Amino acid sequence: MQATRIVPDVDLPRLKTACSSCSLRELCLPVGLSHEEMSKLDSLVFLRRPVKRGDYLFRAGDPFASLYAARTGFFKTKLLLEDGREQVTGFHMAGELMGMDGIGSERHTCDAVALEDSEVCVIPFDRLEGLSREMQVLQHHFHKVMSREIVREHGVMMLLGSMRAEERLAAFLLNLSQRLSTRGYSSSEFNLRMTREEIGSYLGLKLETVSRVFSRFQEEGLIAVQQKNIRILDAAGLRELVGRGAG
Amino acid sequence: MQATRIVPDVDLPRLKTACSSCSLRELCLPVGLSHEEMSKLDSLVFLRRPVKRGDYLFRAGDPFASLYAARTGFFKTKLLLEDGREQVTGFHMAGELMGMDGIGSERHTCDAVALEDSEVCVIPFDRLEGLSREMQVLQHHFHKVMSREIVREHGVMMLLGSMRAEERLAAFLLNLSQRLSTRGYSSSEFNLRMTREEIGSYLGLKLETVSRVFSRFQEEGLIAVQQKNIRILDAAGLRELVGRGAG
DNA sequence: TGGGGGCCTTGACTTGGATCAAGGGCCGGA
DNA sequence: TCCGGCCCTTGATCCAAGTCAAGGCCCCCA
Repeated sequence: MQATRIVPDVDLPRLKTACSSCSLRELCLPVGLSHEEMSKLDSLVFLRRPVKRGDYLFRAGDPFASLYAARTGFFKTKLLLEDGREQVTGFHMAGELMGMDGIGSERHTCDAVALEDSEVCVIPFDRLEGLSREMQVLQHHFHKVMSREIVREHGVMMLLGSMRAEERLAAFLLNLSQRLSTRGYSSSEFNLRMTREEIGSYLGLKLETVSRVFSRFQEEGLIAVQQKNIRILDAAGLRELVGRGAG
Repeated sequence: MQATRIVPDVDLPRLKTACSSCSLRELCLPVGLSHEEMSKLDSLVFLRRPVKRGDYLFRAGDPFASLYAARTGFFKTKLLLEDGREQVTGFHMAGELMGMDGIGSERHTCDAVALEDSEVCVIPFDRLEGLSREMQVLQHHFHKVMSREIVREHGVMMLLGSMRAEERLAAFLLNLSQRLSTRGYSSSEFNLRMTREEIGSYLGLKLETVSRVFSRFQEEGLIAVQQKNIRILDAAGLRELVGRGAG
């Protein structure tokens, strides 16, 4: 297992993040802020931190101090059971916040691992709370972000508790596709950043099942798969598959 | 399906809630507040609202305006798929907050149903945000409550994604037992408020499976079941069962 | 106090996905 | 450019949980 990397020895001033000039500002924390408010946000020292592929952004048990916003790259968060079983609890891409699980207990409760070389903005949580007390818009937006995380997890509970393997995979692909297109990428062709095993862990399936269902989707003309490369050929067909029960 | 009940025709002054004198204050929102701060909380008109067994506290799609703290009684929250499949996303007892799913989209995203005659405190969300801006302790505590909801859901994802039926049931019983004992009830004997079907929906199992696993636990001397009445005879045995994998 | 309906239990059988196993492709480092 | 390791695919078999079915319990209401 690899060690957590801390901010390495690079020229620090360049690492300061300006939310106001960030291309992700419409996806991330500053949504809906005026220019004036945005520059207030800039006044905080939100550091950036690079995280190499395979490195941990934080680990379960680490003291909680900051939230992290993915700037570039791709992460998974996961829980570990004592017996070694692993549950992936989410995949996170640019503009998405990680670490909210740590607020309640002052310690992180899951691991966050970069699935490719990535960069995050470090958001000291006490400062975020301080600014939230001054800026209603920021406060409300942060509450929305947490709420949406709860809603996302409800959706995963629905997947895991009530859906069949094909529905889970279809929902997963549609979700990825939608989030990529929000970020300006193609919604119909992309490269998976995670392995079949990680997808399976997230969806409560074994890697062989993930592989088989991908193959079946391909036979049915819904997608084209080649290793990590996915092309969605029939999004409507996938959508129809989800929530249609066993039928 | 039954209609949502609104505050009925009872004498209103008595319905005002004083957090400072509430027996649940150590479980609910006012945790950690000084007397002074607590009385600030009291100054808000947090109404109480009775909810009869089977009635909806809120429904998916309802406009979001308030959070609800269970004062007495027992609730489930659930999601409905178009095809009728239902996923129970949580069970909620005294002191627990419901409705946080609605903040993100300004609409509730799940249904909350009383499983017995209950009473909730209505917490207008804009006022809660207003007070949070004035009271750091309240702000921080509210963030902790939301964070813990996220962590709880991670736990459910672990259950649903990685555990076998016996482990799920054992974890479920231990969790209920722990929450009841926090509230001053027996941790070893209690009456389930929900049906086998609702337990199954929460745990991603069919009601027959829930019933069979209860019977098996009984044969093994872990619990005594008689319909809704549960006695935990060997909590350590149940604990051992969880997270021990297939072994 | 007797009847009906919801809920629970149990048995027999089925099945979707897990497990076990073998082989192939791709990529990064020597 | 060749090797080794990781990841992916596919086939054969197994099994935990689902499905279908029958009957019993309990409680509420007439």
